[in-house]
Order: sequence, then C-alpha cells, then structure tokens
Amino acid sequence: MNQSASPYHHGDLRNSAIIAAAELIETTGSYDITIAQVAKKTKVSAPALYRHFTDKEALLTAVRELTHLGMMDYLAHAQASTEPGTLAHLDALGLAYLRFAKDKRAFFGLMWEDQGDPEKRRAEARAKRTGFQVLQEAIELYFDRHRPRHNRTSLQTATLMWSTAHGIATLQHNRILDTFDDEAEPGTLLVTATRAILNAD
Amino acid sequence: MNQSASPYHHGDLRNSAIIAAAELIETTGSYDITIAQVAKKTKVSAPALYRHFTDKEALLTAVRELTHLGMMDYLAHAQASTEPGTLAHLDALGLAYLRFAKDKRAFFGLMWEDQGDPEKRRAEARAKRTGFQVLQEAIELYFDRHRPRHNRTSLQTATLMWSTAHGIATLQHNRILDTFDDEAEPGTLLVTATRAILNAD
DNA sequence: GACGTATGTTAATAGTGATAACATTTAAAG
DNA sequence: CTTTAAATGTTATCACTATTAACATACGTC
Repeated sequence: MNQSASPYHHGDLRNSAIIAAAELIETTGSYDITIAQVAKKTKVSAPALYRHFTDKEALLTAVRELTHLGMMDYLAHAQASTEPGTLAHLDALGLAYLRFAKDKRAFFGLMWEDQGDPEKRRAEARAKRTGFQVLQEAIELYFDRHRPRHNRTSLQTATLMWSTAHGIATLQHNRILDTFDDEAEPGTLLVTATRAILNAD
Repeated sequence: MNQSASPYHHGDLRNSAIIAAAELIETTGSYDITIAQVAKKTKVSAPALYRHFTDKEALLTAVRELTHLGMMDYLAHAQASTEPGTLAHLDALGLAYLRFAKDKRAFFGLMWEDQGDPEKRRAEARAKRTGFQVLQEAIELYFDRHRPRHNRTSLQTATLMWSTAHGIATLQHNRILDTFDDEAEPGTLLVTATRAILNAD
C-alpha cells in the first residue's frame, strides 16, 4: 500500500510515459522530444521505457492516439454547438479543425507526420478516418437539406473540404500564410472555400 | 594545375556540399541526412563543412534555395505550355505543383518545413513568394478575360487556390489521401476545387 | 517459500551535431 | 622571393541520441 516503500516498480509506467511525452510536447511546443527527457519526467531510467515501447516511434504513436482523441473533442464540440445539416454546422467543423491546429500546434504536426512504414500507417488509419467520417456524415446531412448543383458524392466533397482545410491549417502551421498574404485570415479563407466547394457546379 | 597534387583544398566545397546534400536527399528519399554523409560524399572531413555553413540547418537552407528553383522550373514549364489567361493555364500551374510534390517528394517536405527562427524564415520568404506570385499574376490575367461572379481579389483567390493545392499535395505527400478516399485522384480534386473557387459567388 | 516472469537498474555501443586544437595551402605585403 | 596572415582543411574530443546487454529486484503462482 505504501508506494514510497517500493519505488522500484513504477506501477503504470506505460501510461505515465505517454502522458509525460505529451506534456513535454505541449510545453516545449515541439514533438522533437528525447527518450531521456521522458524518462526523467517519469522518474525512471531511459531503458526502462523500452520495456513498454519497442522504440521511440512506438511511444510517439501512442501520443498520436491521444492526439487524435483530442482532435475529436474539438470536432465533437463543434457538432454539439450547431445544428446538423446546416451550413453553420460544416463551418463549425472546419473552424474547429483550424483552431485545433493552432491551439495544439506541435500535436497537429505530429499527428499528420508520415509513418514511413506501411504497416504502422495502417495501424493509425482508423483514427484518421474517424475524424474524416464525421465530416463526411455532416456533409450527407447537409446534402439532404440542400441539394447541390453539382453531382459530387459526399465522399468526394468531404475529401475536397478536408484538403482545403488541411492546406490552410498546414500553411498556417508552417507560418507560410503570412508570407503569401499578410492580410489572410484562415477562418475567412475556410468559409469562403467551403461555400465555393458546396455550391459550385 | 594538377589537381591530384594538392587535394588538401577542395576548391569549391560549399557548392559541392550543397549538391551532395541534394543528391543524398534525392537518393535516400528523405531530407533527414547527416553531416557525416555529406562530408563522406564530398570526400572531406565533417568539420570542414563548418567552414562553409554555420550549422546543419544552414546547409539545408542552401538546399532549399535549390529546391525552390526546381519548383519554379515546374511552374515555368506549365506556363510555357499553356495560354496565359485561360483556365487551362491555371490548371497547369496547379497540376505542376502536384507533380513536383510527387516527383521530388523529399524536397517538397523540406521546402515547406517551418524554420522556427523568424530571422531564417524571412530569409526564405522571397523564394516562397516568387512561386506564389506566378500564380497570382496568372489569376489576374484570367480575371481580365473572365470576370468572376464574386468580388475577391487576385491575391485572395491565389491564397485560396494555393491553400487547396497545398492541402491536396500535403495529404498525398503524407500518404493520408488514400486513407480518406482510396479512389481520390489528386489532379481531379485540384481541377474541381479550382473551378469552384474561381466561379462560385 | 521457491521460482519464473515482469520490470526495473547501470554499463556500454554506435551514431549525431558541433567545437577545439592543429596543419596546410593560398594570397597579400614587404 | 620571402614572410606572414587568412582561409580552409585535418584529427581529437564532447555532449547527447537511441538502443542493447547484463544484471537486480519485485510480483504472482505453485
């Protein structure tokens, strides 16, 4: 019962390490963290982490899972605060995405990083798809109420909208948007693009 | 005159190193190269490179300059092979961007990387703007011939179009597009978005 | 209570960017 | 020319990385 009596075994090192890593990413503003930093923050030796993660990448993958959940929170909040099937609903989803990219800058960079290994990529595909499907379903509801002039599917439209939102978010993330247009306001760009994609024939 | 007589001084180490770095990035398909690799390829000791670059980042910055020139080639070719002021001209520019992202995968990743230091970012801003301005001017010519229903400026439109192209390119780059929509064809997405952005009110 | 497994530890390795101290070549100045 | 300073190389060294090896301790089960 007395924890300080047996400090040899941590008890929940795996989860603690994931949280420590996430906190480090949060505070340093970069996902370029080291195993040693995580170990220190968890008050454990660096090799101990290898009992719970095959390598550094595996730890980051675990953080990515958390990150996807975090993004889902943003999307869920947007969903809950607007009426499904409305244009405002789609706007809210896109704006939530931009807000997430800005609020959780380092995590945004981390989560879309290429995994290299096709194996690992597949493992994370589900989490990525989940967010995308939220958008696609929202678009379906929108199309139910507002029949578009074009004949693109909800899937095609979602891909188009996500691409646009992702482009804006990424340019903002890498601080390039200002370079192109110092007046550009990401949110304005997004709602403009959204309307164009939904309505154009 | 006899080069092999005095191999101590390389002669043009700075440029050789930049080219070696670029070739390494090309062949390995990643811009995560090491100073040691570049030194070896240039047949010089690693510290020698520090006579010509303050640090690794400075070397990569030099490669980025080359990369931007390379992208300009793609854009220039697109410009030369289509009639200015036409929709086909704008399509060609966007498609050239996508093709560059695919052909020169590692370089595409490298060139848009965030510089962190605002100082360094400014230094590269010019190169980034150059490509953007090509698009903006092409849009101006297009608007001269095809008065749009909306009243967005060429700058706003260029920002919107670049964001979209960049989003598609980035999702493709990070191998996420398939995850969302395995039928999605980047070029088709782009021309669809282009028309929507240009024509929608 | 003995014993295997899980989970820690410290020691050690190869590879990283970078600096210091030293060597050689080149170019300028006398 | 020759002396000398600057430019540009070299090898040795450092602090730090991810990771593995060898060893130690605690936990759960028979």
